[in-house]
Amino acid sequence: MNEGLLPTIYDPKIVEEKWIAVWDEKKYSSAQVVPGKPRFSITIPPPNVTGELHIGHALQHAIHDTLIRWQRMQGKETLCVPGTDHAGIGTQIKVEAQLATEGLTKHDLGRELFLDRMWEWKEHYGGTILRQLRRFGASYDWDRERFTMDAGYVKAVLTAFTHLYNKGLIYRGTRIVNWCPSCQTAISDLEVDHEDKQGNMWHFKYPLADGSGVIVVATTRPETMLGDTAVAVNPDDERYKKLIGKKVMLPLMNREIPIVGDAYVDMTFGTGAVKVTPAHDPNDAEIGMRHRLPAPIVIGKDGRMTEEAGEFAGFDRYDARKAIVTAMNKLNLVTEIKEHFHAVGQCTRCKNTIEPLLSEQWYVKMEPLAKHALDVLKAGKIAYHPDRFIKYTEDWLENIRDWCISRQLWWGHRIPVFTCVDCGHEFASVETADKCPKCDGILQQEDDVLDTWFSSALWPFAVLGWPDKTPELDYFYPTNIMITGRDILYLWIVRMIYSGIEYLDDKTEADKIPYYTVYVHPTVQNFEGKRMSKSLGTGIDPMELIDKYGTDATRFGLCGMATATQDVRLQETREPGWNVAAPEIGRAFPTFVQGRNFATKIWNASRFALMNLNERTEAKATPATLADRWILSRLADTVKSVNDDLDNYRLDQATIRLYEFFWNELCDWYLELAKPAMRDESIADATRNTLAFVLENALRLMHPFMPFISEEIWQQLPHAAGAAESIMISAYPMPQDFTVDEAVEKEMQLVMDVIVAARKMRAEQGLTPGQKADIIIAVENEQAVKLLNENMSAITTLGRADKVAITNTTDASGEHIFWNELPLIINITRELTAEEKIKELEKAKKEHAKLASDIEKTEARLNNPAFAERAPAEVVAKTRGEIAEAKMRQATLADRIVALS
RNA sequence: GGGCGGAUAGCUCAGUUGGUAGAGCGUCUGGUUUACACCCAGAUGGUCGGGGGUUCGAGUCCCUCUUCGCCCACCA
Repeated sequence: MNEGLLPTIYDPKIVEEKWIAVWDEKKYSSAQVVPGKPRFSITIPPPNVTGELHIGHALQHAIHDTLIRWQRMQGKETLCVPGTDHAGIGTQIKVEAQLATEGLTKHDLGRELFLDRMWEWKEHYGGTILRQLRRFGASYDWDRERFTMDAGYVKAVLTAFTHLYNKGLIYRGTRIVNWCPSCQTAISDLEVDHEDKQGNMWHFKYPLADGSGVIVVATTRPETMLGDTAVAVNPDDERYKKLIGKKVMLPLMNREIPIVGDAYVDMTFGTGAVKVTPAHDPNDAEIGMRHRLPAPIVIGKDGRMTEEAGEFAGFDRYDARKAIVTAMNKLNLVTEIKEHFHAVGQCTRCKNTIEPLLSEQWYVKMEPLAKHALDVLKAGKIAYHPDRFIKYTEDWLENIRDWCISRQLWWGHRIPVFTCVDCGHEFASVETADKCPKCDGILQQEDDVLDTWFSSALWPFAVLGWPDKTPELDYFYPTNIMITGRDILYLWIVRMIYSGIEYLDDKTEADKIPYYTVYVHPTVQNFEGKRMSKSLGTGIDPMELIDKYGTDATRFGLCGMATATQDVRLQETREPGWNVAAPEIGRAFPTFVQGRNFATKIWNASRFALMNLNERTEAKATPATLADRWILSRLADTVKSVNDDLDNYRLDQATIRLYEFFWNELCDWYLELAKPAMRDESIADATRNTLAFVLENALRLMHPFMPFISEEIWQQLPHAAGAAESIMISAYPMPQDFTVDEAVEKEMQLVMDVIVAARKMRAEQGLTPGQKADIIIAVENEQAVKLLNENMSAITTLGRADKVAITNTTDASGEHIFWNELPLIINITRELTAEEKIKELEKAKKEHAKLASDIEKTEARLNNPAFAERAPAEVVAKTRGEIAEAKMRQATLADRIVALS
């Protein structure tokens, strides 16, 4: 007995800490360039430096690491590159907030000192999420950790920018951008959330300049009227077409502006007359261009009214709105105020309302780049799971607009465009230039930095060394798979695709893409179906889960959530002690409870096995009994399904299969049968070997999902000669090394069915486990009799009987089972009390009636001539068999009813 | 306004090429079987959102409606 090998209680914390340290020291997760060797590579989506692990990350990394470990165990050179993203706006907001507590603004420090503060902050707080990932067991190559602003990465970004600039794909343009007055920067269309909000629609009278009347315009943003430079009507609008060419006197500003005809105007909406503010509305800007209208900017970048706003200069935009409505009212120019529900753009980062604003920004011409991505997607070069996201991506690419890449921030990659103060020469350069190459004049670099996504778009190849020609780039690129949530499919995933194709000129056409596969995992929602949000208190800290349930349990639960189609709600239950004020106390998560229970089960089963193995035991398949052969066959089946499921990114199915195998097959049946077998000297050693073999394989099979517990136990088990020193670098069980034996499974099925039937009879008749009752099996088939006799000890032990009698009585009563379509009737020896007889009778009658109706329905189907004609023969035969079985059951029940009456 | 996804047992979800539905949790019954009560044995529980169609046969394919969620879209 080796009772001391595993402690009685599984303590995840101790085990996890121990193995993280060992694996780290041994550098099992470091990958080398080994030309010719099959490899598997992934880059993680770099979380923001400001980030902390949330449940979505946890799901994503559970998937990541499971796939990584699975591939590594298949002997591939396996690389997973971790890293973080500088996250321009988000990080700058944090540091500015920190400065504010000291009463400082970034302008007090100036650009250079401010950036020093940013770096300090990054060094201090930026590593949180990666530390959390290590604790999560992520077997990434920590020596290759990257940051989107480290030296090499900067070079990549500048090279990419310069390349596009020189190719004419980057230009400067003055147009309406999404301006965030709070973040003080332009943002791209993808960084604006549109949310329907309750607002008002004001109808304003604009008097005609010639005093001949008024024209009524509708607006949701009165403050913009100060910048109006026209009123537009539809040229086909009978009400207004005669006014085109006339002028109106813009109230409050006392400026004459023209009435123009423009087909954009929808005659049926509002009043049919639109006030045109070219500097503050994208549509108005276009009308303005068509009619060569001036575009005065009345709302400034700080969200306050500018000098152009006349008497309202200096007002906050919302104060101005109120003041203008009041002023218009005084002039009797407001005809109507209606409540109006409409989409308002808000900044993804800070949730403030976006102000459309005319300003000069840098843009990337997207058409040629989008075409790169469209070509490979349409050609099916990149597999998506689920594949509907291909079309989703294509639709976006086909309607793409140019990408505003300049941000008015300091934290980020400064745009490497230099302009000569003397001769005006402008150029982009990777190296910082100090003199004008044309006239030696003084140069000025752009102040703006690049959109964070411009740099993340280079991630898969930049982290492998691009633009340098590195062995890593040769060997690990393209990466094998990108695992992502669907929220960044446009922002990031597709941008990496066209970027790879645009920049990687050393690769063959087929190998320019950044990955062969995109796996889109579900979104985790809270128990109410809402998105997890920390600020709303609905978020769940994965670290809390790890503390409570253990990392393996958490990972197992998360993998079980990785379904193919739908988003998953994280079920939540409330334990005693829960209250509204502190909802995080006393809440429990059944998904992870299941994982924890499974871990405990694995622990205890292994503890039991280790107690029973001895020094002669080898992890070798040496089957002596039917049960031995059966569990080996079930192992083979499990190996195949788990590998298939992983191949198809169905981690949920894989976890279910592992769970069922380990718990329902290995523990519930095999271990129970192994107990008596290990007491029988003639087969004890064979059983021990088989048990060790199956357990050892099962642990390897589950290691990618539950790395810690599998390693801890595995280390205690006997291994085959030449085994690796860690389960992490052992071979993954593969289908070709195992054989499913269907005949054995069929035989075992009989034994199990008999035992289950006997247990059922016992339970129904109220026997406690301590009370013995002999089993009577009525069967006529010789083969079955032989099998039952061979497995008599299993049946007596698990069926809790002293002995088993096999008869060929045809009129026996009891529980029916069918084996190879032959009936067996199982019963136990026990006289029922009068009361029990009544209960039994009722039950028998009920079941008899149910069978009668089933038989009737099935016969009706069978008697339909079309069924016999058109259905496949085996289906017809199966249906006949069903009827036959039901009738036999019914006949026995009829006998029983008579006997009980 | 357009597109996509979901609606299956009380809850959270599976359901492979159409052959009368599964898991976990919950509920109920019985258990000190020396690995495990984070356990064991057994049971209960579903007209697969509504309607129509194709088919011998539909949770599964087609149409339609209801409803929830997500994405895209310039309606002042």
